[in-house]
Amino acid sequence: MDKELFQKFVAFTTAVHQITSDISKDIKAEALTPLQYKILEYIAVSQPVTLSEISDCMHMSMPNTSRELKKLSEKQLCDKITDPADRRKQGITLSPAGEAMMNEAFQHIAIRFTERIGDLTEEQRKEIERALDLLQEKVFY
Amino acid sequence: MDKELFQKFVAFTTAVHQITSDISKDIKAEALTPLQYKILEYIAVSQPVTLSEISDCMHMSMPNTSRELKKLSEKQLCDKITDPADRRKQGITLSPAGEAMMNEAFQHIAIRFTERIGDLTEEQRKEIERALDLLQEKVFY
DNA sequence: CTCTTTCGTTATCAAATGATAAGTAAAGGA
DNA sequence: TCCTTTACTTATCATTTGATAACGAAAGAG
Repeated sequence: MDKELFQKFVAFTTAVHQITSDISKDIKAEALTPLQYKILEYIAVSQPVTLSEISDCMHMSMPNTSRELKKLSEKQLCDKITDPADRRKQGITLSPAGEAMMNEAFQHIAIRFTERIGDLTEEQRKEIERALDLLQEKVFY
Repeated sequence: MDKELFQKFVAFTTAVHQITSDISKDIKAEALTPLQYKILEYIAVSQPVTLSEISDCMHMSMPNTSRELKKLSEKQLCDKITDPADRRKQGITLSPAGEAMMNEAFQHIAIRFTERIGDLTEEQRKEIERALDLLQEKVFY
C-alpha cells in the first residue's frame, strides 16, 4: 500500500499526458483527424500490424477500425498487404507518403523535445536515459 | 541532437499512454463521457480552477468548455464559486459527490497499479520513486 | 463436404466533440 | 462617463467517433 508512490505515479502520468499533448498539439497534419493521427502513430511504431491488433490496442471496434483504415488507405498513407499464409489477415504498413508524413511529425516533436532538455549536461542526459529505461522496464511494460 | 534519447522518449511516452489507457479503461464512471472524465481529473488535481484555465490546458474552446462544465454541474459533480475579488471569474471545485467519484476511480487505478508493481522490493520502489522525480523535474515539467 | 470460427467489411444511426457567431456582465482605463 | 477588454454563456451547425446489425470470405475441425 505505497500511497506516496501511487500519488507520484498519478502526478507523473498526468504530466506526461500534458506535455506530450502540448508538444504535439498543432502537429496533426493535413486533413487528419486526431484518431487517424494516433492510428498512424501506432502503425509507425508497430509495423506491420493487423486490423485486429489495432482494434485491440486502441480499444476500438472492428467496424470503426476498418472504416478509419479505409480512409487512411484512400489518403494513400498506408498499405494493406494480404498475408499469403492466411488470406483473411492483412499486414498494414505505412506507405512511403505515410512514412514521410510521420517522419516530419516526429521531427517537429524532436525539435520541441530538444528545446525542453536543451540546457542539460551530458551526465544529466545519461541519468534521464537510465530513468526512462528503468520505468519502462518495471512500470510501463 | 541526441537521437537515441529522443527515440527512448517517444517509446516511453507511447508506453505511458498505452498503460494508463489500459489501467483506466473501464473506469469512466456512470454517465460520464471521456472528455468529462478528463476534465474532472484535471479539476481534481488543480482545484480550484477557472474556466479559462481548463480551456487553455485542455486545448478546448471556451464555449465548449462552458458547455461541458455546465453538464458536470448539472450532474452535481462540481461547484462553481464566483470569485468575490473579480466577479467575472469562477473558482471551480469538485463537489462532495465529485470527490467521492474521483476517489473511487483513483482507488481502482491504485489497485491495478499495485498489481503492476506488486513483486518489487522496497529498494526497487525507492529507485522508481527517484526516477519519477527526476523525469518530472527535468523533462515533464 | 458441412459447420464453426476468425478476420474483416459495409451500412446505418446515435452521441460526443469541435467551431463559430452573437450576447451578457463585470472590470479597468481614458 | 464612455470605451475596451476579459470571463463566461447560449445557440447552432458540422464533423468525428462510437455502437450495432448484417454480411462475406477464408481457415480449420469433424
